[in-house]
Amino acid sequence: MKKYNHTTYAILGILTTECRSGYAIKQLIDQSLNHFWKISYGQIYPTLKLLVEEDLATVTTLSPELKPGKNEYHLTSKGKEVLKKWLEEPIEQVPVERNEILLKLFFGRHQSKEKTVFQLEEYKQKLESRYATYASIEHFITSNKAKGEDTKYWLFTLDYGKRVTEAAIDWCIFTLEQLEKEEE
Amino acid sequence: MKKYNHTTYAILGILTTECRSGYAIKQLIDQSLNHFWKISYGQIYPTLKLLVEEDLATVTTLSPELKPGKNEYHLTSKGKEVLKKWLEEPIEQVPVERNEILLKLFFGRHQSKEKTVFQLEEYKQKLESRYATYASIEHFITSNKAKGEDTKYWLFTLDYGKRVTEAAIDWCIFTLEQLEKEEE
DNA sequence: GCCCTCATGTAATATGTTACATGATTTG
DNA sequence: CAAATCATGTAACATATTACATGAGGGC
Repeated sequence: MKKYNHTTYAILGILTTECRSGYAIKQLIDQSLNHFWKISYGQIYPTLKLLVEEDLATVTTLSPELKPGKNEYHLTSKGKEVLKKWLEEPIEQVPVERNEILLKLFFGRHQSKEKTVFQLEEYKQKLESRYATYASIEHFITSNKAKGEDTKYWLFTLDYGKRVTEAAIDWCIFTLEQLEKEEE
Repeated sequence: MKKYNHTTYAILGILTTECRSGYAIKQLIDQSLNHFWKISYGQIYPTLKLLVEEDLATVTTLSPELKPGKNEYHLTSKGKEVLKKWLEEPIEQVPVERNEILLKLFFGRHQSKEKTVFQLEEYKQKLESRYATYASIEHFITSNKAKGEDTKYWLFTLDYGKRVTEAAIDWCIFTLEQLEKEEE
């Protein structure tokens, strides 16, 4: 079976939800996959075109009288097949997350302690606001009960985000302590 | 001051260590920055060329009699300046780590529970082996005491890797429990 | 009328990986 | 002397972001 890139599979997956247009896909990504995936319009529209060419989806351009210029995409059975096959494939490797703060810290001895501390504090704040975002999304999902079958899985991914973010915050606190301890 | 990309700053930073050639830079990245950064030769050599063009580094091609074809790079004062300025700049944003396992889990309802469980178990194993790698590097560094000033910062980045990986492992365990609980 | 959101799309650019080509030096 | 490692480099390709262009429709 032909191989596609991750972006293609992501869009294939999103087309199993109620999202049917490029715009709606972008919305979903920015709102729900935001903490572990992002795609720009510059990828979405060409990919949708590819899906149709490859017979993985069909496009319905709505009649100009109704909603001009609006496209609706639906998975074909081949598209669903390709998605399922991809879901089964094992993960090649745990990704190397490029982390700018760690890169800077790695070269930390070329900077004053005060500036390093300032960087870490700022980073910690960003992590905290991210954590708060996850918690509020989680709350929003759990309060709107009886949503679809999908929500269970969506909560799993949110839980991941919360746990990993919390660990990063703890690391910030610990590292800041270590740095300040040396002042004495 | 002119802007460069992250890769350029990473190489600029590495040139403050004893690494003086493209090959040595690649070695250091694969051994020590591995858990939060990676660069291929296809980026390293063109970037080194750029550094020289921009007057951020000098290159010394060793005489053919001694070590033919070997290049030694050294930062210029301008290069050191650019590095320092970058270290001070605040982090734009916490990176969105693209996580394939979360992407697949997000669409988990289109797959049997058994297959999802299998995926997670495999992922957990990879995380565990990664954790072990971090721990052994950490042990290696701490046992070779009295290394440079850099080691303190290197240990901070390793600690980050350990903490975040541990949180991810805990998440795997918890999620697996949740999935199996529903069987009843 | 103006601004905002909805909606689609492309072109230029930036970034990064992979595969390949080449050859010296070291080690068993 | 063969294999592994050291060492540099490029070209083709893959991926992704940004900026731009365009226009409909709704609310103030």
